[in-house]
Amino acid sequence: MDSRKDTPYMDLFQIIGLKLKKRADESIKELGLSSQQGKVIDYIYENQKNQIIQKDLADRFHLRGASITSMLQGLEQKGFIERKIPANNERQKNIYVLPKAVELIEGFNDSFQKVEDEIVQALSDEEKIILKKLLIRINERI
Amino acid sequence: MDSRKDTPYMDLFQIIGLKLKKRADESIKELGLSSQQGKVIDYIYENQKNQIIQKDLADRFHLRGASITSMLQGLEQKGFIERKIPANNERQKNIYVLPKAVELIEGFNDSFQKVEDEIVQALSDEEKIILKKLLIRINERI
DNA sequence: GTATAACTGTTAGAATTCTAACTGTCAATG
DNA sequence: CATTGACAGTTAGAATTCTAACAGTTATAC
Repeated sequence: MDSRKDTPYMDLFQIIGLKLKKRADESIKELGLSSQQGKVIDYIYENQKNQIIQKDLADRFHLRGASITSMLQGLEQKGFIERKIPANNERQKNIYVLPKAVELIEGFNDSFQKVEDEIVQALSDEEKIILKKLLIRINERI
Repeated sequence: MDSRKDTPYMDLFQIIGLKLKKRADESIKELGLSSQQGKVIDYIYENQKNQIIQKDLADRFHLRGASITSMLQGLEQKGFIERKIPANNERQKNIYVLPKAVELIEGFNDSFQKVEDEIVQALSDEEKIILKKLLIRINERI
């Protein structure tokens, strides 16, 4: 009857996203990192051979350039990463993980995997496939 | 082959949630409110007859008590809501929306509805039903 | 070739949320 | 009823992200 104020999909995505973030943060808190920092370190590790720059991280994580600057300054100060200006383009900075970060990656990926497993725990194999397809389609369209 | 670092569901929920938040924020920016503030005002409006208190908002929106205090102080200063200590329990504060906020509710609910429609635009009726069922189940289990 | 535009990253300052410690009030237990 | 614990809300200070303005570098267009 009141079609005017019903946004169940938006609300569910918002709440599930928030809960997942809190769970992931909790699961790697002992390492002194946030889940976002862990995700970023892992992404750098997996892609550093392709000469990734800060803009790539901003695109992948849907953050502003200024936020990436701030996050990487923190990670650099703590000795997890380093940034080098490449010879062919002085505007850019290539990002690399340092050994101190590499040591942690396997650990927090295990933690993230546990959170991931919790999400789909209540779903059948068929439902998992359907859900992933729908999520991918929604993500492409918005 | 590398089962160790694959968290597509967590990543998709995170990214979709972030995109939705940005779209909703954008859609009501002209009113000088964030989407979170709009959602909270709407929730207060729909529930104020039931004597809701700050703790109810913290539970509904998965925020800490301190965050609710901060948000409501802002909304009160701007004249959108008022808080009254009920006679029967001086620990609590009942929350009510003021006319200045009521005027805006219909407008931002329309905006939120547009974002909602975008989410499911690419889905068939059957897919919408399936998605909602899966999201509700996931939300209940995590 | 030079002027202009686009690109990449940084800074300053605001907004939002968090944790931890705290105040005051109510409930439960002896 | 007095103590003790639970509850509701607040404060202070930290963390993260944002916008807007900016600097320097590279690409484009006359």
